[in-house]
Amino acid sequence: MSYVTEELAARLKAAREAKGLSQRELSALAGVPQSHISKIENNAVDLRVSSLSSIAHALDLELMLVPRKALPAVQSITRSVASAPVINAETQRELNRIRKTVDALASRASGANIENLQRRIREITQIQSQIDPEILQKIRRTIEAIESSGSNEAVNRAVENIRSLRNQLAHRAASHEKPRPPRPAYRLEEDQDG
Amino acid sequence: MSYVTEELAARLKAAREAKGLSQRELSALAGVPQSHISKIENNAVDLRVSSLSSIAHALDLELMLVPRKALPAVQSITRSVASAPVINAETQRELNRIRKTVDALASRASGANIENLQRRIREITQIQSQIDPEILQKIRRTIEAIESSGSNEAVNRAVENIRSLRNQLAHRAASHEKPRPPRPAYRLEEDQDG
DNA sequence: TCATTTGATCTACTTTGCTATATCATGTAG
DNA sequence: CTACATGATATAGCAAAGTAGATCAAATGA
Repeated sequence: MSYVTEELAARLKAAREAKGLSQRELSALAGVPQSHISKIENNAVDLRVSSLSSIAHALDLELMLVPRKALPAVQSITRSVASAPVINAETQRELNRIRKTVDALASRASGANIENLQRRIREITQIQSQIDPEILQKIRRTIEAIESSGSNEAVNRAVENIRSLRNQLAHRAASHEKPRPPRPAYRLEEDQDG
Repeated sequence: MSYVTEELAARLKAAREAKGLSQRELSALAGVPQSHISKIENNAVDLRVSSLSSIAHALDLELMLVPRKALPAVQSITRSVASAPVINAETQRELNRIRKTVDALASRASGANIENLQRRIREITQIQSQIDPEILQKIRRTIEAIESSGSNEAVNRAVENIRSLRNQLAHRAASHEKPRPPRPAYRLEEDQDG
């Protein structure tokens, strides 16, 4: 295929892997057959805008037409945002296991606290910084314990557990950051804290 | 069609008109039939990435996947670049006439000074600010005069003429600008002056 | 060792983008 | 009024995207 689609394919694949999704999972999210996603990532098709956009959307990416003049600035920004993809592969896998466990749990038992649990997990998944896999493992054990007990208490305990971890992560991420860029003249996202 | 393609279609059409190109002209540049461009702009097709990219390229646009987080910042930048599209329609048309006249001239007679002339015209076309149509009209008359005389002198006179106009425009554009944004922390384009 | 997951590949079929070409109504210039 | 440029449409045909579904080797997990 062409050079443009080659870059696109690479970016899609990278984004998917960064999110720790399998082709089949992405397939479900984007509504596109796994076989087709495979072809797309291997740059074997000249895909349509609708496909590209639905896949990109599932990966929290947005399709844009940016003026050539603005390219350097835009690239600089997207680079700064896309940085810190340096997440341990093992950590990534552990996060996926957790997510799946929770999803499985949610499919059987529902409730406000379970949704809470899911939300917390999602938060952590998005933090994308170095996390001690051991801690994650403990979290997972806790969640898995819920499946047998099925008690509300267990769920709430897990939620608290995760909430604490999230705070640890946020703190660690802040201290790990570079000594701050000279002056962040543009804002990367609207305030959207809950 | 979908919402995404709708936005794209609108942006493509806007970009084309901002450049003062007809669908047929763009068709030649992008290597896509005029009929197809029409359908695309009317959001009647779910076009392929290759088509989108070739058309975008012809319009000095680049296809990009932007992280959702970076969207506001990127949009802000592209907006600031794409601003000043407020060009008089009459002026636009006059600019097109000039460009065509020069191109026609170039197709018959070639030479260093004619290329110079073309370059100057291109410069002016890109300035995209309010220009007095009367001045442009004079320029065009000058260029048209070349067609009959065919003399080198006439070409050089036109080039000087246009060079002077370009400076006037640059000056006027500078004084028309807002009192400068606080601090341009990002650079919009590499230095590429010749 | 055995089961599951993953990504790649294949088949068969449908849909649709894309091309080439032409026509047409509507402006707009000369 | 005449001629030309513009954008929208139409026809016909080919190529390829897209779908559903299955298979398979390799990696991974239990």
